[in-house]
Amino acid sequence: MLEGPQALDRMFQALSDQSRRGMIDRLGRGPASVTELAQPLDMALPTVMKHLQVLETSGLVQSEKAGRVRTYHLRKEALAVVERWIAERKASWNITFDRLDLFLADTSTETIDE
Amino acid sequence: MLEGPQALDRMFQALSDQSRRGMIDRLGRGPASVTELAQPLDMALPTVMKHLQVLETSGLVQSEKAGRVRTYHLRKEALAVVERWIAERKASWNITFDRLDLFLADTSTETIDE
DNA sequence: AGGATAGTTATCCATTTGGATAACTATTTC
DNA sequence: GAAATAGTTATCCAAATGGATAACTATCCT
Repeated sequence: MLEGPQALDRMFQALSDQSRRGMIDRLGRGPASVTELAQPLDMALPTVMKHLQVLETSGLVQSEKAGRVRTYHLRKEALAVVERWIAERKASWNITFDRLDLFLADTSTETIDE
Repeated sequence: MLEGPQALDRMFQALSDQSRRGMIDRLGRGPASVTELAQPLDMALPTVMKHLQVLETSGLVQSEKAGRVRTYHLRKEALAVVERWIAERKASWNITFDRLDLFLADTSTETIDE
């Protein structure tokens, strides 16, 4: 997985796009072809493919080609890298998961005007 | 916080840079001025400021200016947005936190050559 | 007041990113 | 074998990103 800072860079980068997160959610319900992944996305196919390449490079997703169909599936474990990063920070700051959730409930209505 | 997809976009984007994650770690140990944040970073000041703007726009960080010093501090709760996103996915996929950690332990030595 | 300190603004620049089209290759399918 | 299907490659383009320098403003400090 090429651990190290760049792995996190690419992982967070991959997650920073709504369309890509959408693809992740779709793949969470099972493997899918390029066309299937593209279908809800109002985007040209080559554009979809670029997103898929970003996801695959990050390690979040993997694909194999059979005949003319390339099938993508999620590498669910990959998200653990991010989870671990967050867990480490939360541990070193002194926030418990529970307190964090409580705080979140209180502040979830805050707004940054933009 | 301008919830919605774009909030996550900006959050993940903010986290996708090593220098910015370094600033977050520094701020985890307490508030700091622009110069203090810049000091370990081998980067021109204006560049550091851009990173800080990205962090502040994402909501991960906040700053106030007193005299000529602008002091940044972490908004630790902000990371909960990301945590929640991950937690939701893990819940809908059927991975338990424990299994995920175990899997991670097994696969942490994998490498993508690059 | 004058110098040092802390940050800010304005540009500039190369690279990356997210999008598109056009044209092409490989498989099925009829 | 011809047409439809699935994906790929090659370009192109505008905007965003990550970096720099130069020049400036606003506070301290003596």
